[in-house]
Amino acid sequence: MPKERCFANVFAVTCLKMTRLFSVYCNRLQKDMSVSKNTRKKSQNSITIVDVAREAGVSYSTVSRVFSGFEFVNGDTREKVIEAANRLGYVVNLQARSLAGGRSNIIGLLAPGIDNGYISEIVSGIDQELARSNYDLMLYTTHRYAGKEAFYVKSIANGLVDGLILIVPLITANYIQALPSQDFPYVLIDQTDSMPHSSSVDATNWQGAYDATNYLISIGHRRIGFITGQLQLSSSTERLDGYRAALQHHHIAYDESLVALGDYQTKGGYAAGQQLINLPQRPTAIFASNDLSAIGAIEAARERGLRIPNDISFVGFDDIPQASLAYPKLTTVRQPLVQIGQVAVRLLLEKIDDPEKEARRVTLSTELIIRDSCAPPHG
Amino acid sequence: MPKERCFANVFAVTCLKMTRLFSVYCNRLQKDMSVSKNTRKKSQNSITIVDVAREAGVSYSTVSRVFSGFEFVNGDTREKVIEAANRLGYVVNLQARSLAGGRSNIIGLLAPGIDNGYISEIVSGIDQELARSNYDLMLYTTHRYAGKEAFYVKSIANGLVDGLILIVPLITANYIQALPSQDFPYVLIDQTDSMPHSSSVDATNWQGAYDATNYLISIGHRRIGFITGQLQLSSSTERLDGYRAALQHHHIAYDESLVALGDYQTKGGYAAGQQLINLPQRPTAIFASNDLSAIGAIEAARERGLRIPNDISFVGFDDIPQASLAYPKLTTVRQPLVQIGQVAVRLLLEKIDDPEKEARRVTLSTELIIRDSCAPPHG
DNA sequence: ATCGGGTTTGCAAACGCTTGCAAGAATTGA
DNA sequence: TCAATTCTTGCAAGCGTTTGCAAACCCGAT
Repeated sequence: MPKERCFANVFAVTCLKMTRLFSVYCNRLQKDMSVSKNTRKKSQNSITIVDVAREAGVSYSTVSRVFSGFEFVNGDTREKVIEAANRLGYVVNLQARSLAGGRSNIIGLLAPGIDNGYISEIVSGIDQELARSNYDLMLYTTHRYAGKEAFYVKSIANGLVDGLILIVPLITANYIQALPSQDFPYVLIDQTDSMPHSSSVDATNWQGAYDATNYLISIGHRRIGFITGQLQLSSSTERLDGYRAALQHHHIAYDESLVALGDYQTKGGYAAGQQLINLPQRPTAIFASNDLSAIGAIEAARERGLRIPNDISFVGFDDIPQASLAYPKLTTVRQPLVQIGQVAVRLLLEKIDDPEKEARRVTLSTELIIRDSCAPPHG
Repeated sequence: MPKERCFANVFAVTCLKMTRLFSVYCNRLQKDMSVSKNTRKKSQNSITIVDVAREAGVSYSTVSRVFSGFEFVNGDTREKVIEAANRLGYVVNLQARSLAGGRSNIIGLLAPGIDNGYISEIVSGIDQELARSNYDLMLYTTHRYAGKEAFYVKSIANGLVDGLILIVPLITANYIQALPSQDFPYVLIDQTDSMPHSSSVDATNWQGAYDATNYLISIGHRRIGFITGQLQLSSSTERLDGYRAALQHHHIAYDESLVALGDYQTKGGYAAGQQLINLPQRPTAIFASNDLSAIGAIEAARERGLRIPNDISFVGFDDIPQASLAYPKLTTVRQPLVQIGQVAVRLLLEKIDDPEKEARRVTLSTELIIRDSCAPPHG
């Protein structure tokens, strides 16, 4: 009997191996594609608290305490442990820690993508602040998960990260609802619509747009075109409102034909720019809802043979790095992007440290940066 | 004796307390900064395989098998399990999985920062390819860890990630040596110097520079300035070599004064540009080692009152998004950045699937993109 | 029916760490 | 000096998975 079983088993295993390759393709569930001589064991040589404990001559719980918190540990013991750890090159295993209930010291960032000056500036801020607090960053891009937000967020928030930062979430509610618990820490940046109990960070969009428009008016413009962002975003409508308010304040009639739909992208700005420039009575200045749109619109103007700013002026919004690299250097409304990222992290860490903490909304102020893309109309 | 010991201890403890705040900063080991009334418990309501197992009426190992591998599972059982999992909203806990020896399905990306068109394009490529393979991304920025690479990498690679991609690592060896095991999977992008047994991805730097220089010569330029990158990077010296080779090929003497040191940044490019422009015999064209430098140099030229391309021509390298947004649109050598990212991921996943796999080096080809920043010298 | 083979399933032991509990040590106050 | 405290330390029980091993099962062939 033993002998037969052996044979059986050997055969079974062989079969198993042979059919694995095939079953990989058949199986509809997400799974591990590995087949071959993959050594499943994680590197053996990894040093654990047990090793450190042995080296230091204490129990492993003591080692854990030294590394994970402020529990009482005798100074000498602590020294001994740290020394032993250094000697051995010990590094905590984050998975184990967070499995066991501790923190992972990782926060998740959910963004549409980072190939965009606006977002990468914010990410820089986040990164800086995180580094200061000994946290790491997990980057999740959303663009291709339309419709699966719930599942997506669930798997993100399921253990791995201590908190989440959402940048420009188009369908905020979908995300929020998927969070594993009522008070899972998260912060919104540039949210769609103000969620009542959410922490969030944004900038004075209305005021910024008002200032920019006001500036154009002050140097003599009366026909001022406006290029919107994606209108689902509240930043976008706020900017539009600011623009209208400034016009109204100066008793300039609001002319709907001067408002062109954009999408916060260069292409959309280009199209909107064309539309405005081709107007029978062309505007003398165009205020775009963000720098990318402005750059697109400028291109449209240039193609039409217009000189900037002599023939037509432009103002952008955001002050992404490209704004000052563009030619002519773009006059724009600066959002403190890096700072926005930093503040978001601070709010988030606050909330992680104390889940009871009330949600807060922080609005940072914008600033008009005057560069070379504006001039009074017609000489 | 006891008494002395007491004193000693009291003193030790006091010292300890007083120095804690300080030690937080000093301590090289990462630790949890939290103090307060932090409820350490993770959300209770999380669904585990055990719940799914109960719901489906099978054992938890079966559930595990359904979600993690190709072990034999009866079709019906599988269905039942999946259904139960969906009903309950089960999501695998990555920490537990990877602790238990499975994969984390996370790869780490080590980059100097992402606030830079070059890198964020590559990251986009990485992201795309990773999404396709069901992997997630952990982002580590390096700039502030000078001198601690070893510790840093160790903590990264210790369990959490299945593999690592290093972008432009200035001190590659330091990183590589810190990897937890001889064959921990990693891929280099744009490495410093070719590490013998490393997988890496790069572009035809030499050829690209040769082509660009050749192009300038072909439209009539003879005095061609060159702005270098950081010379530690092999990409940088390769480009310089390509430039020299093209000159030589056309029997143009290499003039050291026409080579200015840059650093791949706009500022450095600006300074180098000034230096070249102020030369007693000004070059009629400048080839910058990357687009950012070119943009900086263009600014320097413009400040000097030169018209581009009429008075002086410029060529860049990389073709980052800004290159086509700049004015005039920059003629440049395109690197397939997105593709570089994608290939890196593919190499990495290959290696993860089969650690025995030989390291490979992939070199993608560059392409000269002619736009508006070049013209024949002097009309 | 019964047997032998492969196929499914379940059990239990990790993985490395945190933390409640309790015992031991040191300190304090009387 | 002794009890009452306050510190320290160790033990052991998880955390949610994976996976080797072994028992149970199913099926066709005898």
